[in-house]
Amino acid sequence: MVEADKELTSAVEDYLKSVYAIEVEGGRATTSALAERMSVSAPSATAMMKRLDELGLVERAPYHGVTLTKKGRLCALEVLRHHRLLELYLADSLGMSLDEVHAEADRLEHVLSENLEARIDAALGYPTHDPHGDPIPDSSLRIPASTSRSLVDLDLGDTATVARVPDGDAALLRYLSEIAIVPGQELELVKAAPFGGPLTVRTGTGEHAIARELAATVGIESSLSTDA
Amino acid sequence: MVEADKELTSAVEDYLKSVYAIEVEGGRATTSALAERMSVSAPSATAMMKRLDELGLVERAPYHGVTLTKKGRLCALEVLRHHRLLELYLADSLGMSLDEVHAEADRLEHVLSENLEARIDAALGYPTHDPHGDPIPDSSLRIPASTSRSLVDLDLGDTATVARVPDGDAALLRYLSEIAIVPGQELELVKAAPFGGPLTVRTGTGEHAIARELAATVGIESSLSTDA
DNA sequence: GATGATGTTTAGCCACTACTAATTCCCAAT
DNA sequence: ATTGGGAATTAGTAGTGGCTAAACATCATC
Repeated sequence: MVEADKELTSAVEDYLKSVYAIEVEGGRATTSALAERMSVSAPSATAMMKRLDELGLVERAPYHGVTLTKKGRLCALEVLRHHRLLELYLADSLGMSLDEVHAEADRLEHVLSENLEARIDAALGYPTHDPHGDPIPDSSLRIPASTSRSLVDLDLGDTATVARVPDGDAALLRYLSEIAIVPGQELELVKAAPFGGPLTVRTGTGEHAIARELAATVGIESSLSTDA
Repeated sequence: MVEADKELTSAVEDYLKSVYAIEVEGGRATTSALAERMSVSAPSATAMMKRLDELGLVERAPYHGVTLTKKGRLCALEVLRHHRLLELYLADSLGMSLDEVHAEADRLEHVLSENLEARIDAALGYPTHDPHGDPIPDSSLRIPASTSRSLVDLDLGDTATVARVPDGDAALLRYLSEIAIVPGQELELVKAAPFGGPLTVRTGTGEHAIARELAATVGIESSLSTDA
């Protein structure tokens, strides 16, 4: 804690988000992985990782990628909290659709004051999950464990409730919304093609075949209580 | 219309706001006026005015200041619309106080999509004035004429309704709120010290003497109809 | 009409964030 | 143990937006 917390630029925050996301997915945050995710060239990613290292936000091993420091992880979680609170607020309070909220939140997240963050949090009743089903870090930046089961874990005939859909791809989210695969909706696995083929699910809008890789990104929880 | 509308940076938008504000106040947008208002050095202001000129946003006469082009005025009005819609939304829908909304809106205004702007506009019922009483440009960027009478135009014993308070100075707004000089409140002029001295007004919280220069920035309208 | 105060611009600099081209490193395969 | 290919880094450049110091216009005053 030698230095006071300086304001981070939007670019720094965006890179931190990417490093965090890669770590959560279990990968090592390499230059190429970062560059890919941020849609920048490899040298740009290298330069930024040097800066993050100097800022004490990551631990950098040249040629071997970076890992978040405690400080870096907290900054990433703060931005993630902003992002997910905003997504939920835009969806619930302003009626934006699932596929629109991500891009908007991506810009707003960097200019949200702590004051406004707290007001939004309160207005939403201190929510724990965003509209895609992803967990929202609380005000102490603790984050609930996310659902571990996905659509591919269902057996034929099983029913479940959608708990999470992947964020960030607007076209994909529009498609999933069309076929009623959105958090809270019930569905049933009715067919599973062999050899890694598509899964067919029955939703409120009928039966739909979706690729197995896509199904793996759809989180579910058991439809335990249909009753109150 | 040679070039497509490129995205303007936040800095460009901020300078446009300042040029607009200076023009509305009837002044010429000189380098020093801009530098003062933006809290930057004179050379920084000169450099930016060159850029705005190249972008076709202002007409620049070296050593004599700039004037907004039609395109520049529309950009300024667009940002102003964002700013004032946000101020009203933050105050009305999220309970922020009059002195807090300006700083927050100053950051959010640059990252508001047209989609979100429209949703906020609708949620507020297509308002015409922000919480400080300043007019909000409509979706075609037409702006209602603002109140022309101020507190200094009152005669002794007159009552009026506060229509506008100056935006941007949080400490001043906290003070005005304390003494109940906020848009919508009634007041009466009870004393006017000679030789440009302070005016004393009776508000909901008692009698308060305020400097004549401050009084000149408080817009009023006649309290015509106290009845329904 | 010359002059000097004031305001404006130029010159040269720095930080941030991106890029391409060229180089260097690492590791796996021979 | 060497080598080749892919990944990462360095080198050099560009645009944005800020700064100080120095040079230059403008205009009111004499």
